[in-house]
Amino acid sequence: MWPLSQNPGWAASTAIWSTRMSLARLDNKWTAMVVIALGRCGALRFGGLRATVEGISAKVLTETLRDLERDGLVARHEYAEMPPRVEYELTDLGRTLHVPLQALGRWAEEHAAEVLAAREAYDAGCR
Amino acid sequence: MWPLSQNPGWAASTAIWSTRMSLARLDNKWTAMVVIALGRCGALRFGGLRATVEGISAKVLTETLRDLERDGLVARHEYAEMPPRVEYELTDLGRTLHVPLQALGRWAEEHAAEVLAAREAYDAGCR
DNA sequence: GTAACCGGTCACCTCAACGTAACCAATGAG
DNA sequence: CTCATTGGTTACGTTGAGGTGACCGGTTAC
Repeated sequence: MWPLSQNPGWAASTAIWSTRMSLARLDNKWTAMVVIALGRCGALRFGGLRATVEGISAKVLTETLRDLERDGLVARHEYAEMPPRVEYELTDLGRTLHVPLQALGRWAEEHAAEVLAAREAYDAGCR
Repeated sequence: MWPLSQNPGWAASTAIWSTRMSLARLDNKWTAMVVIALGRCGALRFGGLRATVEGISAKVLTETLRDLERDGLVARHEYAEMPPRVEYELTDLGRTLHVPLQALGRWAEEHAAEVLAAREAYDAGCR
C-alpha cells in the first residue's frame, strides 16, 4: 500500500498500537490462555484454573490474575469458607476481549498443521 | 459451564491450545506487530519494517522474520541490486493470521481507555 | 498427633529474550 | 579517497519473566 517513507503518519499510529498491545497485557506468556479458559468455562476456582491452563505455576497464575483484575478484565469472588474458595470470572470487558482472543485460538487450531508443514519444509531445505 | 473436575477431557484440549498458541509464535514480543504491519502495508522492505514497527532492533527483526518465514507466514523476496533490496510480505497463510490479529489490535484500540480507567481505580483503592 | 485441603506468599535461581555496538560487502556519489 | 546506503551478522552484556520449593492458616478426617 504505502512505501512508508511517503507516509509520515504511520509511525505514530503504530506506536499507539504497540502501547495498547502491551496495555492489553498480551505480552504475558499465559494471559491469553487464562482469558480463553475463563471465557469458555465461565467461573473457575484457582485450582481449576491451574489445572485447565496446564503448566502454569501458582505464582505466575496469581500474578496474571492480579494483573487481569487490575485491568478490569477479571472479577475475583472470595468466599469465607474453610477450606477457602475463590472464584474468578471474566467481567463484561473481559468478555469483549475473549471474542478476538478465541478467534486467534481457533486460527492456531486450524492452521497448526500448515505451520508445522512449512517449518519442516524450511528445515529440510536448509540442511 | 463445567466445574472442570467433572470434565476430564478439558485438560487435554487446552494442552493442544497452549502448544498451538506457542506454535503460532505469538510468544515473541514483536511478532504480532510485524504481522499487523505487513498485513496493512502489503510488501515492505527491511528498513521500512524497522521504521514501521518502532523500537525493534535489526537483530530481533531479522530473527522474527526468519521465524515467520520458516513458519510459512511471510515470504522474502531478495533483489540482486546494489544497494541490496529485500522485500517481505505475508503469504496466503500469513494473511489468514492477520485477520484475527488485527481484530485483537482493534480491541486494544477500542478498549484501552476502559482498561486504563480500571487500572487507575484499582490502584487508587489499594493505596 | 498429624495429614490433607485450598489459595495463596516468599525467597531464590536460571535462562533466554532482548538491547547495544561494531563490523561487513558492493557500489555510487562527491 | 571517503562517505553513505542497505540488509544484515556477530559478540557481548543485561534484565526480568518465569520456574522451584518451602511455608502458612483454619478446619476436618484419620
